Amino acid sequence: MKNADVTREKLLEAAMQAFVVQSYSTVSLRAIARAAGVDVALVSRYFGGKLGLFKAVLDVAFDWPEMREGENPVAVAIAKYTNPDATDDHMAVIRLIIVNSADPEVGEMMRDSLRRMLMDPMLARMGGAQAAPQLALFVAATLGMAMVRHSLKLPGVADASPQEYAAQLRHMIDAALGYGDSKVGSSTSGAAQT
Amino acid sequence: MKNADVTREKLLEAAMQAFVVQSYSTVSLRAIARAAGVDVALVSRYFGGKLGLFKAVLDVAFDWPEMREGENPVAVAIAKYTNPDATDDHMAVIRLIIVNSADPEVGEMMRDSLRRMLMDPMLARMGGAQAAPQLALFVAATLGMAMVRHSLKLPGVADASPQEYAAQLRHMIDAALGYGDSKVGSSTSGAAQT
DNA sequence: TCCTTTTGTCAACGTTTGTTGACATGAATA
DNA sequence: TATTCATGTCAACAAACGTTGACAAAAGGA
Repeated sequence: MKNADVTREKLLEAAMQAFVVQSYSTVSLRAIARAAGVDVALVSRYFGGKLGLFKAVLDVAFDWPEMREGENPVAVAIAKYTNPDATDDHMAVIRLIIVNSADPEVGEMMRDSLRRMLMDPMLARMGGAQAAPQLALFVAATLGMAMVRHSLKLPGVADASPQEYAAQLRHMIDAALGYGDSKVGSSTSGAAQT
Repeated sequence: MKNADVTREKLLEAAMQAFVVQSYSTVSLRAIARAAGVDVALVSRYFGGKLGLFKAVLDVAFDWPEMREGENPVAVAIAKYTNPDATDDHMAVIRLIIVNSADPEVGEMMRDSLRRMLMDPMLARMGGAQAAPQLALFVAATLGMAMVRHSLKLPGVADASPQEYAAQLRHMIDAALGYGDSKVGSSTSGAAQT
């Protein structure tokens, strides 16, 4: 059976799984092709090269359908990352950022995509004078917690149950969204809903 | 002039600066040697190879003299990272971790060193039933904030003054160290001092 | 069935990587 | 001064990388 769309999809999926674990520069095209069960040369044919494949992965991971609807993206993000049943798929954006943000070839491009496709729209819908630092602290909490749990594997967080971890993450997010407010101890939904 | 110690030091310094910006696998030995003004072959002579050079960098960065004295290491870490006058040198450990934790060649080794040389001693001196998650959340806050400020450069944190940033970081650290406590709104020094 | 287009396979290319060994040059000792 | 050891220089190596072009095989239309 020959089907270009299937091949493209297999490559894209293998690339997604790879770029979420290792950075762009350290992952070889041959390894991705092997995981996809496809010849290396087809990457150049279908994606124009390694960089094109990475951009395609970025487009998929950074495109949040929830962003186009009426909901508050920050509330969506909170629900997403504090969900105890979060799949690997949900963690894709976070792990992509953690792993690739220091990459010499695609780091800057990826950071720009992050700002343009996710941060700016979120910021636009947030109110209050402290919106910018609050959103940034929210990102810091989400990234930091994911790093400690999945990468560094520190005891107390790495060995926590999904429910425990959700509580820990929510605790830090609450602190982030409460930054600069006169009130003390704001709730999760308090600063997130429209 | 020929002096092996000077050469070793120049290589070590260039390597430190390099591995703090790019991951182990993406930095070439030739680039480090060029920055040090030294021939590439001398890396193998003085450090036994690329891996030996990286381990030497790790030994320097992860060796905190404050850890051997009587002070509480967590309090030391807090003072270090909330200091508005923090030098690049102070940030070395954090940036090393952020940049290299996903590296396929040295990631696991570096994470082990982190746990053994810094986390375990800190944990041993912390009291309370929630010490492990509190320390892990502290690390998450510190790493996440550094990432947002220096790597992702998100507005609200990246453009903050050193004093503002110190306040933001302290806010998140307070939340981390207050996790699981019945009290609400603990102060920085409250959970950190002996 | 014949022809054209799409899709997959394979080998080769030019670079860059870390490492090694031979050789030259400096400093130190007798 | 002559010898010895430490230090620095240089060229070459095998391996792995992304990319390309020629060719084979399958699929679709006439």
